[in-house]
Amino acid sequence: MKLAEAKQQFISSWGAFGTHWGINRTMAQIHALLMISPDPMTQDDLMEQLNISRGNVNMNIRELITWGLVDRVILPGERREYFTAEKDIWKVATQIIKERKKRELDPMLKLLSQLEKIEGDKKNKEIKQFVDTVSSIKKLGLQADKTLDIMIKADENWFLGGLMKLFK
Amino acid sequence: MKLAEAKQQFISSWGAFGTHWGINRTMAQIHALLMISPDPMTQDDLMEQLNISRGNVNMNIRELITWGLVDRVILPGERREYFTAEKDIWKVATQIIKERKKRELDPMLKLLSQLEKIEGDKKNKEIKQFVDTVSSIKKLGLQADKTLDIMIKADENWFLGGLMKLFK
DNA sequence: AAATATTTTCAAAATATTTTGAAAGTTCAA
DNA sequence: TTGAACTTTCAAAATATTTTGAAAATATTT
Repeated sequence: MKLAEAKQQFISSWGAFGTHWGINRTMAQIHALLMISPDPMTQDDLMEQLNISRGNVNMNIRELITWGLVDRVILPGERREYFTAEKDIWKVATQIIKERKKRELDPMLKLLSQLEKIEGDKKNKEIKQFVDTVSSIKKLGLQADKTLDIMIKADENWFLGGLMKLFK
Repeated sequence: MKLAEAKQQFISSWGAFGTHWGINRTMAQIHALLMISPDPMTQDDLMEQLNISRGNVNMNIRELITWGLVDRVILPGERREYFTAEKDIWKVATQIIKERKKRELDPMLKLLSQLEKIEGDKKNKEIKQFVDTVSSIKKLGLQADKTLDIMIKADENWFLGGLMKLFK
């Protein structure tokens, strides 16, 4: 397989996968292209290589920046803005985990805590099942929260090398 | 807060969260309702309580069954089918992990392996960045794959109790 | 086997999301 | 300050996804 074809496949698949984890297709494609590009790119480069409009590039780049996955770069002597993606995949992963935790897990835990405090007779079958479900989800969520915090703090080496030894 | 209101909140939030992890809003709402219901329910119960059409219930129930999150139940002496959700939240989590791994991670790893075998001079900057990116993603993916397999095999108690002790 | 109850299917409608592109906004060099 | 280069915005258009509901299929009872 040639580079050009492989690039296309990578970009298009990363786009498809992105939709499964909270990032839209185009955002993920831009991210993919920037990750495999050794040099920073302009909005025009992205428009051309991905065949998408200027507005689309602009919106999604901005979103990628708020996710902490892409950085604005000013090249000396250049007027236009350039963009570059974090190349260290471990940092990419922890960044995504961090964002999703903030956007999804944290609010969910907050809600579950409220729902646990429901009024009524705990002997009642309906109420019991509700409280049991909510609190077991909360318990699992808190656990996940802690585990993810540890992962976020850990460095790549520890995860890739050390964790697995613990796990046999 | 009263049960009825809490139920509504739980169902609507679970629906919203579902969309973030590969399950659509209605599917997640059906799942939520079945999880907090002590007794199995019919399609008509679901239609009524969630205000959705028969076809919608049917399609999403079927999908929940293929995800292994809901079971068909035949009550003795009853003609209609009833549905019930797995109540053990650890089993729910491992089931979801298992499915997503199969649908997302496994195909991604397969693709990345192919993309690594790209033709061309590894000294070339473009090619080097591409291969580096692809193989580091693959490395992380393989690691995640192993870790998830271990989680899937482990039982709840081990995860909730034991894992955290290892992690300090 | 006919009538009835229940489930499934799927094309069309409704809804939601994404994309476009032109206009408005900004920055910077002359 | 002007104007060219570049960036941002956002309403409308295009696309994609979800939902409906009535008809077809299937299962059960009489």
